[in-house]
Amino acid sequence: MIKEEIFELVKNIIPAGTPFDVEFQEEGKFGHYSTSVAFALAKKEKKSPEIVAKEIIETLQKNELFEKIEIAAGGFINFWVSKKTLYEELKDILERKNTYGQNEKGREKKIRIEYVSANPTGPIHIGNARGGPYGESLARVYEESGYEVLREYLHNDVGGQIEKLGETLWYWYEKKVGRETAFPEGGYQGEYLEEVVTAALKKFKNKEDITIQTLTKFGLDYIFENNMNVLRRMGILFDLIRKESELISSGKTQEAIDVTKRMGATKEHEGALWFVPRDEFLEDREAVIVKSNGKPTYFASDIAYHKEKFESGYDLVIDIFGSNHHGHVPKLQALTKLFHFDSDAFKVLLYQFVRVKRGSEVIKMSKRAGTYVTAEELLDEVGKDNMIFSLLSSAPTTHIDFDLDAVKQKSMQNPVYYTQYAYVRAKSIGAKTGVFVLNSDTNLEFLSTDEDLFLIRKLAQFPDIIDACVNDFEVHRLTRYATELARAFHNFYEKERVIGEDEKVFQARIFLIEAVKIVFENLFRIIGISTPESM
RNA sequence: GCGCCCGUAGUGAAACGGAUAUCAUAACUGCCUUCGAAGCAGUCGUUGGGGGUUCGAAUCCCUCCGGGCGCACCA
Repeated sequence: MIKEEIFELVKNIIPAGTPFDVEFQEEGKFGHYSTSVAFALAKKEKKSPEIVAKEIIETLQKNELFEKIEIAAGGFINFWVSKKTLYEELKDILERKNTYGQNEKGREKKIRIEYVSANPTGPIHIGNARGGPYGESLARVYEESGYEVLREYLHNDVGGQIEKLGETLWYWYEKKVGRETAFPEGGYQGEYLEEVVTAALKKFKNKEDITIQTLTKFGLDYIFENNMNVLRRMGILFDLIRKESELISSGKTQEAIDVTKRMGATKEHEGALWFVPRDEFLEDREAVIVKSNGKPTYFASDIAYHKEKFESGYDLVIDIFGSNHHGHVPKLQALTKLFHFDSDAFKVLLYQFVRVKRGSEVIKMSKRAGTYVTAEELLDEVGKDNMIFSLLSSAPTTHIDFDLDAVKQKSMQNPVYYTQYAYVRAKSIGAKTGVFVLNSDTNLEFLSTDEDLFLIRKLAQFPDIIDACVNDFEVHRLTRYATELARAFHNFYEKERVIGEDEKVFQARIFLIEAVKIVFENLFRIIGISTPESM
């Protein structure tokens, strides 16, 4: 982590608590890395940025990490790292192979991440499919940083929506056996549930076994299994599936209600029990936890679930939800106080829904109306790599519009192909040259052209990208970096050769190619896309 | 009405208060007798409007305009 080394060096010679960053410089004209720390410091110390920058440089200049350090534009400090540093980093890649990029920052630390937790009454649709790759990549990035990660999913298998599901399934069943029946009010439209009933009829040999209860149970399991299959196709597997029904049957929901009451965070109003966090919390954070009919609401189980999360001894708890749940967030945050959990160690990350258009017409994602495009359809249409890469290319806060009509034709324009093609090219060279082993005769100094050196610089950025993702949860850096690395390699490929070069250069370049393959493989694994042999 | 999020080249996006706002794609012009042209080189083109904060604003604040979402004894 060259960036981090520089960061630490600077940090040690400036007053503690000064916020600053070291930036990778793509073009190199402002150095390989740079920092604007002198500006911030100048303000504090009431000196000119240039003088502050000079003071910093004087201490750093001796370090053999650098080839050159300069001050520019009145206070920016630009660092050029030495070739030796780059060759060392390249060796590190070749030695560490599939562990290159990993760090130990999360050693002995545990985090749990809840993501997807899809509506159990129908297929995962493209609107919330974004949470899958997002959560999964985040989980992987944490693993790369040495954390022990628990991937979890809440299955909302009780409540009014399940009753509606049952009623709708029953409607289709009656229809299939020729009984006169009306579509239930508030039932789920669309053909999907009819398919579920068809599957149920195949399974139940005896008609007497079919009741609204058995049908509901069958439907829930069937839909859940299908959703898990789709997630598996996207490379997503959970360690823990928490069922709301289990929270209730085990008494945990009731226990959570009791504790909340005892903590004085409830009030009775018109026969119902309300969650009323005290202190600075606003009124709109109030919510019913026990209805006047005595039944707990979903939120009661959510209190139980989060109580469990907070008391499980984990260092960090992350929830990833679609932005339509944002009203829920303050209530959950209020729970950290209730259960004495460090509120900084609980993060709720929201992503905006993906909108789908057909031409200029926006398709509303409604399970109730049956108008949605499923994640599975999109997977079939554009393929896993394309879909994941697209969904991970933008910050979770951006509102993505997918144009269904354009998606297929456009799939070939996806940068994922640009990226994978670079990998295939590298792989193709490697296949021709065979494998070489790094030894004392290897002289990497023959990697000396601008293209050689930039490629190494770019490869060396990889661990810093991983680290940055962990710090701010912005995993879309990964796809960004992938296209940048691909670009660096395509450029190299165009201008330089491996096979046919002078023996010494040839030898050194083989190792460079090998390093490119290693970094792409590690990167693709974290993003969740394949490493194709050919395209 | 109140609250949360978003407006960046034709299109999709990046930029944690920093330097000449990047990247991909589209369009146009070139480049296949040497490791794969799904590539490379070049051209074209961008911060919704208006105020403010400061050495410096796409980024922070105010306001207007446009879009998404949420404001249940649903989950």
